[in-house]
Parts: sequence; C-alpha cells; structure tokens
Amino acid sequence: MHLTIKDIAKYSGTSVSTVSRVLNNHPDVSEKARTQVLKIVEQYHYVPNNSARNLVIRESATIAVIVRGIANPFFTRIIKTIESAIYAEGYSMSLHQIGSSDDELMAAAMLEREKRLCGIIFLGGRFNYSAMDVATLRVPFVCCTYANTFGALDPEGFSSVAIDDKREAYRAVRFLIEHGHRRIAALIEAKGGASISQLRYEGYCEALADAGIALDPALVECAGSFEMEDAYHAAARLAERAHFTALFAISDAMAMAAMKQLSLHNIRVPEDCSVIAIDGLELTNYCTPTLTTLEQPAEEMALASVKTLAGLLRGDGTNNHVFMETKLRTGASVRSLE
Amino acid sequence: MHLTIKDIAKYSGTSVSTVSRVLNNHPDVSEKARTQVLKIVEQYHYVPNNSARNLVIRESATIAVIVRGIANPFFTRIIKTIESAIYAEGYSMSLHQIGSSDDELMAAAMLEREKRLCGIIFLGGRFNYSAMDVATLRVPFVCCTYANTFGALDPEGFSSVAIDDKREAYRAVRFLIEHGHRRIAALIEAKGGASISQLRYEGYCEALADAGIALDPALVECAGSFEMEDAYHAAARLAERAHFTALFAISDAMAMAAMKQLSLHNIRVPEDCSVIAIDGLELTNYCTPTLTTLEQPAEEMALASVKTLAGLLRGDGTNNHVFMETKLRTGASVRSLE
DNA sequence: CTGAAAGCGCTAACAC
DNA sequence: GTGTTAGCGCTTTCAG
Repeated sequence: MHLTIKDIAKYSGTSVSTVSRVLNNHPDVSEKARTQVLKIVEQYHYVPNNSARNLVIRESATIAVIVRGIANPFFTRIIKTIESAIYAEGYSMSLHQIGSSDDELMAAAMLEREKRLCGIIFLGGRFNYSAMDVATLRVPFVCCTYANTFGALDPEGFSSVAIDDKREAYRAVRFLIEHGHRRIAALIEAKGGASISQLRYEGYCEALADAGIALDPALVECAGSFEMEDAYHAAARLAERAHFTALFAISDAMAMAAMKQLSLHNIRVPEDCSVIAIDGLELTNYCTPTLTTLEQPAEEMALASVKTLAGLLRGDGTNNHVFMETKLRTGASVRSLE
Repeated sequence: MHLTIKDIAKYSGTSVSTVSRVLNNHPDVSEKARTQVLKIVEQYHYVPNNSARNLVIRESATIAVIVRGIANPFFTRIIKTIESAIYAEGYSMSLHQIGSSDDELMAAAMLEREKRLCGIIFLGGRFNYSAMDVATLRVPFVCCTYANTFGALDPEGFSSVAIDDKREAYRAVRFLIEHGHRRIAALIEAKGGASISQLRYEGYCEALADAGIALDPALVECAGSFEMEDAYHAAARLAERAHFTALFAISDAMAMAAMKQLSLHNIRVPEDCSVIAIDGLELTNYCTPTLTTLEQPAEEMALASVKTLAGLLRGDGTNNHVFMETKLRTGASVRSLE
C-alpha cells in the first residue's frame, strides 16, 4: 500500500538503519548516503508512519494540550501562547480537542501511551476529578483555567493555574455596588453543581451579603448553558420579571447577548442598566457599548502553565496551584448611580 | 512502564488474543473469560496503546478533519455538524488543527499513515494546491469552504464544497447598490494573492462595474489580515480619507470592528453609513446595530462534505464540486438612500 | 560509517 | 472458545 522505510532502503541501495538515521538527522551518515536517501524519499513522496515510530520510542518530549470546548474564544488566545511557550522550552505540542461529553482523562491516558507524552496541559474541563480518575496518568499535568475546586485530588499530585472565580465575581459585583447599585441582577448558567457558574454565583452572593444587600431570587436568572442564545432568552425573562439597575453576567458572551435583549426592552446600557462581566474577550471591545469586564490574564496563565510543567519535567520545580488576578477593563457599560 | 496486553493476559490467566477479543468486543469469548479480563483491566487501569493498534490494522473507518485556524468561529458550527454526520454515516472522526504556517497536506499524509484513515475533510486551507502537493494522499478528500480556485488540480481527483466567494460578494455589493448607494467602500484583507479576500474583492469590483460605478481606489482599504484589530485600524484610515454611504466588509468580524470605528468617527450605522458583510456569524445577531450579512449555510456545507466523502467511500458517488448559496440575513445595518 | 536483527504492543489468521 | 504466532513499520543496540 504505502511505501515503507524498507522500500526506501531498497531503492536507495542502503539499509533501513541508514534511512532511519537520515530521516532523524543523525550525524553518523556519509554525505553521499544522505543525499541519495533524501533523493529517493523526495522522488517517491515517502512519508514515515508515526504509529510505528511512536511504538518504538521511549519518550517523546511532547506535551499534549487537551482542550474541552475549543469553540470558547477565550481558549484560542491561551493556546497560541501555550504553543510558543512549549516550543521555547524545547518541547513540541500536540493539540487535542474533546467533545463536552467525552472524558478528558481517558483521552489523556490514551494519548500518553500512544504518543509517549512527557506532560499534559488540560484546558477547560471537569471540576471534580477523583484520585481514581487520574490513576491512569503517569506524567505530570497541569489544569489551566480551572483548579478542581470540587474534586478530591491530592494537591501535591498535580498543578493548576486559574483565576479565583468566586473572588473575581465578588470583585465585579463589588464594583457595581461601589458605583451605587443595589438592585443587581445576575445572569448565570445554573445554580449548584460543580461549575464555573456556581463559583461565580457564590461570589455574587457574597458581595451582596457583605454590602448588606438581601439576595433577591427574582434577580437571578439561569440560562441553562453558556450559549449566547440561551443567555439572550434568559435576559428577556429577567427584564420582564424584575427591575434592576445593574446586571452581572458570568461571561462576556452572555453579557453581550443580554445587552442586546435589554435594548429590545428599551432598557439602555448604561443609562438604565449597567452591565459587567468576566472574561475579557477581544470581541467585547467592539460591541456597543463597549463592555466593562474583568479580563482574565490569558497570556500569563498560559505561560505559568508551561513554566510549571517544564519545571516538573526538568526535575527542579514542584507541583503548585496559582490563582491569577483579572484586570479591570473599563468599557462604557457601567455608570455611577450618584 | 505501562501495562501491556500481555500483562493483562497473564494477570487474568488467559492469552493476549482473548484479551484482545474482549477489548474489541468480539463475539467468540466465553462470558467467564470476558468478565475476568474486564475485571483485571479495571483493576489495573489498563489503557491500550493506540499506536500499536493503528500499526497493525489495515483500515480504520476514520475520517480526519483537518482545520486551519480553529479560531475562526464560523468553523465551529461546521465542525459540529460534520462530526454528527460522520458518526451517522458509520465512521468516526479525528479532528486536527494545524497552525496557519503548517502544511495541511503533509499533516494529512502523516495522519493517513498513522491512523489508517479512509478519508479526509479539509476545513479552511490554501487555495493553490498543485498535483504534486496531493501526490502523497491516497484516500479521497474534500475541501470544505474553499475550492482551490487558484490551484492546478484535476477536478476529478477531489471534491469541494464552498460558496462562490466572488458571486456572493457581488450579491452583497449589489444589495447596497439596489438600496441607492453609489459611494461604497470595501474593507478587505489584501489585494491580489490567492485568497478569499481577493475573490470577494473581485465580486465587489464587478458589481460596481456592472452598475456603471467607477472603482475609486480611495474607497478600498486593506487590513492586512482578517483580525478585528487590523480591521479596526483600517476602518479608521478609510473614514479619515474618504466619504462613503456604505461599506462592504469581506467578513462579519471585520464588519463589526469597522462599525465600532465608524461610531467613533461620529458616523452612525446605518443612518450615515450602511454596512454589509459575508459570513453570518451567530455573534453579529447580538451587536448593535444587528449586522446585515450573507450567511454561509454552514450546516448544509458540512453535510454535503460528509455525504460526498461517504459516497466516494461506498463506491457509489463521484468527486464533485458544489457551490452553495448564502442566505441574506437582514439586520439593521443597511438603509435605503431614497 | 553501515547493516542485521531484536523488539515496541497489538491484531488476526491459524491451529487446537 | 482459546492460545500461538507472525508480522505492522520503525528505532536502536551491536557487530563489523
């Protein structure tokens, strides 16, 4: 079917070991043999079989990045930085996306064996690994953008880089309160459960509580997902049910959909209702009004993830868990209620 | 290092073939052996090595989807549909992203050997393959979203599903002309070259020509990329240099950035300037004003790609090249110049 | 510098 | 039903 290294050896009048050496840039090959092999490779469009290669090598200096939900535009920024950081550290990257219903740990375990990985970075994922779940993993791994807050893992056994979702949500809502708002609605995904939505919702509740504002259930609306369309409908329910002077959305995308819905209800942003969110998508710089948001430090998070993993691989460096801070990006969607 | 099928055979008191049969759900295994093997597999967290598996199988009923630039939000919609269509046809999907500087054909050739693919779908990619370039590919492939317009490939040798970029751009600009506009600016990526930008630019030129409107170079601005930020700056140059009553942007994202810039120049959309684009991103439903755009039929394109490939694989069906039509999505960004 | 040969972990005949 | 065994295509000692 396909040409093998054996065929190339035959056609170029050498042996498979010589061909292998040429292909892998080993020094111990005569210039003559090298040229000849390369010529045949070119001529016959030979492409080596990676499965065979992966099977025989012991370790591959490859770090896998396993992404859950690549549609998330926030991840694309992170991935870009992770990639260059991985190369800069002398490793190569293998990027894999998994569906939201797939098991990233199983995917990781299979890749570890298939590609002889030396490390793994999880980007987005479940929040509740158990020790059993990670038992198949033999290489160090770091969770980027989430910290297994709800899981039961030995913190010494892995690393994480994330924002403190609860704290940042607290800051966002606090920001609204400081601008004089007291009737603050929340647009979340769902209550309870082990998710980013729950953490950010808790931050919302705590900020209200600390300011002596009673939690009004009528001001909290669940979209059921992080999708813009669902957020759009949820915002309609909110607008029709309650009055509020400010809205905290758990994500930029949801905030954007909500703003559209508010304008349809003749609620002007920020004149009638201020809006704040968390994420800092590039995109929300371009909507009208520009969204005020707590921007996640994507680049720093990416860098920290790779640095941590590289430290682990080199032998210096230990597992650790870092929480980064967001940066307030002041848009035009929040006004003071003087 | 890792447990192998041999270890599992030993621990479960059977042979490797029995273990293999259990793992691959072959019928010829006693219930007793099956339970026993599964127990050991579970207990020792055994995970098979796919490289070894891929090496020995002849073909795998796997279709690879190779995406260039997964950041493109338009692709995520397509991928979702492609995935379910592939499963519905009885194949499994292997999704791979490649960087914009990588060679998708080399990636495809390697995957074909590594995973014993039976077919390939390219999503986004270069426009100028040559026959030499595809010489390494042995399985049928279809180009989704582009048609190798600038390439030199035998049309019988591959399939494509795309929109006719030139025609659709023509329609968009024609739409503006029918609304009374004559000073129509164009926001493109770059002039010349083998790209979607060039095709859409040609459509713009032709629509103007057909309407007897002279092409004014001052009304054409190149962003240099498809990025929002670059489009944003390009729109500023345009606004400062020329007067126009309408703007045609080659993509939704660029249009969105341009609208923001126009508003900064006190040019209201659509009162002072109408805006139209091509793509139909979900997102532009939520910006203000809602963007009028020619929506690419992502789902149909995805479906057609898989159907074509499946036909090729089954033996009925031949290579073909289909151009789909966009659907006008009327937003609020275009007004009539009565 | 070069080639022969021993596997890497798995599947699939092929015998039993 | 089950076990033995011959490779899949490649890298890598180990001799020459």
